[in-house]
Amino acid sequence: MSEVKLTRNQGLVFDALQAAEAPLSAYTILDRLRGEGFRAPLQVYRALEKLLALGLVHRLESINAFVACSHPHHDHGESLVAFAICQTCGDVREFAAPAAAAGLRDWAAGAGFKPAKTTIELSGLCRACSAAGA
Amino acid sequence: MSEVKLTRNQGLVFDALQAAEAPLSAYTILDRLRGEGFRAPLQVYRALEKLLALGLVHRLESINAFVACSHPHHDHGESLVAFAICQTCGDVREFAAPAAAAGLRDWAAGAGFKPAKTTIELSGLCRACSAAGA
DNA sequence: TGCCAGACGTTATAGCGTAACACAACGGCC
DNA sequence: GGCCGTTGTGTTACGCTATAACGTCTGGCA
Ligand SMILES: [Zn+2]
Ligand SMILES: [Zn+2]
Ligand SMILES: [Zn+2]
Ligand SMILES: [Zn+2]
Repeated sequence: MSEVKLTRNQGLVFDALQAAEAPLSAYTILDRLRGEGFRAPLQVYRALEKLLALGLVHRLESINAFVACSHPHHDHGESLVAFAICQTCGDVREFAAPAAAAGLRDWAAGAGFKPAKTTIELSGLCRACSAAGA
Repeated sequence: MSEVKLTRNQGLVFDALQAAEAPLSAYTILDRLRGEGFRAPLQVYRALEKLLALGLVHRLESINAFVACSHPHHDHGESLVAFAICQTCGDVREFAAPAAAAGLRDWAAGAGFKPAKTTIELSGLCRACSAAGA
């Protein structure tokens, strides 16, 4: 088992991300935790660094924000994870993308490229906003 | 045909990106064009905005940098483009990812998500650096 | 000629992320 | 318990990334 004990700061940042319904920027997290004694961005970034390493949190490169992992229990090992980000409501859905992962792995094998980290992010409209936006 | 006439600033920024062997940040572009009269970030960002809209330039979200398109003639219409970024030498390869595109399109169709823009970026080691790094 | 959309120049400001330093807390080990 | 390396913390300061807001200028077209 991988029962990791988080420190106070790490736990606070993680809780903030889990409580949020949308991704949060590091500075938004900072503001939400000022009541808990947070004063500087580094406190947030250091906690995020650990949470990212543990796989409990993901970074959304295209919007410079962070989300709690939707399914932190099972490692998303070699089946890459992807994100669908709604440009209207900000909602994010995390999903596995095995077909995409396979295609990219094939290309990498042919090109001799050794991937260390893969980013797949879709920006667009979620079903609800797509219906509402008519 | 889509022979677009670029303005002076747009042309200078595009030339700077084409001349570079690696992606450039907006501020690096600014520094390289100071001799041409560039003084403020906005001059670069405005030119980039247009070049991105024209599809002549791509933005690499994971490293906040920009590259000239490798094959600007044929639109990469519905076959998504992906990037392999070497963490050691900074080299970037742009490639089409039809299998990944299909997989993501399938998921989006099932989830009711309408993608507007898709980001696929692999960070890792290129063949040369992988061999050298032993 | 008059108009207008788009590009341009400038200043200022907002947002994202890290360097550097010193100190405290934890845990293994003897 | 006392030692010591590792990890986390708090704070200040700084650098990089991106946009807001304003006014001006140009080029194309009725
Ligand atoms: Zn996850
Ligand atoms: Zn939505
Ligand atoms: Zn391209
Ligand atoms: Zn390389």
